[in-house]
Amino acid sequence: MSGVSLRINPIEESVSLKARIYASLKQAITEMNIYSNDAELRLDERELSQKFGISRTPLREALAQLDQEGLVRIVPRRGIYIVRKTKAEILDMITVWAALESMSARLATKGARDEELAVLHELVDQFSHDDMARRMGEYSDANIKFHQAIIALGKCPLIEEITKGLFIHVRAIRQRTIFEQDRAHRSVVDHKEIIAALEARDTERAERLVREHTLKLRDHVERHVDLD
Amino acid sequence: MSGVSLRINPIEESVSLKARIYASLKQAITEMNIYSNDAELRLDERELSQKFGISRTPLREALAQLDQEGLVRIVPRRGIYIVRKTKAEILDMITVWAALESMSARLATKGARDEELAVLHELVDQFSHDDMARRMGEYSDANIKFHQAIIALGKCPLIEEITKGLFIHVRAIRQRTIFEQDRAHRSVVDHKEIIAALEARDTERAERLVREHTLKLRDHVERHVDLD
DNA sequence: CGGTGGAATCTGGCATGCCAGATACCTGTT
DNA sequence: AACAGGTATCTGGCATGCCAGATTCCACCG
Repeated sequence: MSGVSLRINPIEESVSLKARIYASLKQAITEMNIYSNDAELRLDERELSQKFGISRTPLREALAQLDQEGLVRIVPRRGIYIVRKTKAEILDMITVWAALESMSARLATKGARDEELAVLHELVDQFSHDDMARRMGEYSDANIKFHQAIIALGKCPLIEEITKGLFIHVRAIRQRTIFEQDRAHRSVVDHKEIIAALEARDTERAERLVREHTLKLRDHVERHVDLD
Repeated sequence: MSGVSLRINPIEESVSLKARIYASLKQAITEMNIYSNDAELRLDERELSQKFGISRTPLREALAQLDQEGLVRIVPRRGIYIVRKTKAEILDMITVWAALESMSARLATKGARDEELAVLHELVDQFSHDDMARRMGEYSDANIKFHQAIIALGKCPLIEEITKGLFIHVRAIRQRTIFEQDRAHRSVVDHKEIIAALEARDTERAERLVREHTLKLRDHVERHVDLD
């Protein structure tokens, strides 16, 4: 046998137009600051299909999927609108998030190995220093990654899938969330306690800490974020 | 002003074909025993469109929605298949259900009025007698209604929506779940304890009881139900 | 000047037809 | 009889065009 194996190229798996349009639109909507006052929230089927250079059929299928997912709303004979979530809906999402992430923490205390838990340190320890004020943006990203990491450690694919959908919407209002330095500090403290509970395999405590931490965010949004 | 107001009939809001096809297919698939060995799991776009008397376009949109929802799987140039959930997926669903229902119980201890909690009694007390053996079928229905009632009392629409999607799949394997009389008895005992905790406004206990009760079902399915 | 009627236009819903990938079947060769 | 090659056929993806509900705008009338 030759030492040089045939390098098969990953066969250009021709993804359907629908799937590509869907991904493109989803990213565009997600990255758009829809809570800005001058945001254009109306979409036009024909205009978009021309912009993408395709017909309306696959575009419509992509839009229908976004509609079901709650990112846009298709109103018959009226138009297609990017949805702004109401405050109540955002709060509900955070509640679901709390329920699922705390369950993930519970599962992680039982099913994750020590090496796996170690990745959490990397996402928190870099912010132990007092340069946090200058790095609020980075912290915001690391914050989300920390929570996603806990969910991943629960090793329940369905929970990962559901929360991924929630993060999209919650991220959208993150820009409106005023991250006071004080809050960030307390957040880091919370995170360290959570890691400690996970490593100690203290199931009940890990669940409780995660739940309370997320519900704290819920309260914060409820009191200090103004939507609608 | 006249004391007799004009009684406007709710204008027959013509629902789109897509929506009607979707509902029809969903019900058909849900009610079908897809875990039977001789179940026909393949669908044909053209055949269905003829059977419904419509064109393929709205049918395709309905199928795409069912695909996203996980009820069917569309494979390009191969066919459309009704999906059988794997055992692992069913277990994951029950896990998510446990997380969300226990959160609902937590919320219910804080946000539900006493009169609202009272409805739970009706769903359980009728099975206190010892004629349960003959009424396993009814019990199975009342069981699901009990859990849905708790979720409703949590008053979080998003949780209701997510769990409604889960129930569809979990119900499908209910037929394969052997409800031994013993299990049903213990289930009723659990339910009564849950009601008591809710009425006592004991948040932590209510959450724990609901979670443990549902995870008990998870263990039962894991050990005694054979899929795949 | 205000209000009404209607026509032009905009928008999503749906039907129809063609296309390419994939499969199944059939035929001819060895 | 076994296999290779090609062809008919099946299936979902996509383009195109028409339709009806809804809106907008303007002319006409009181």
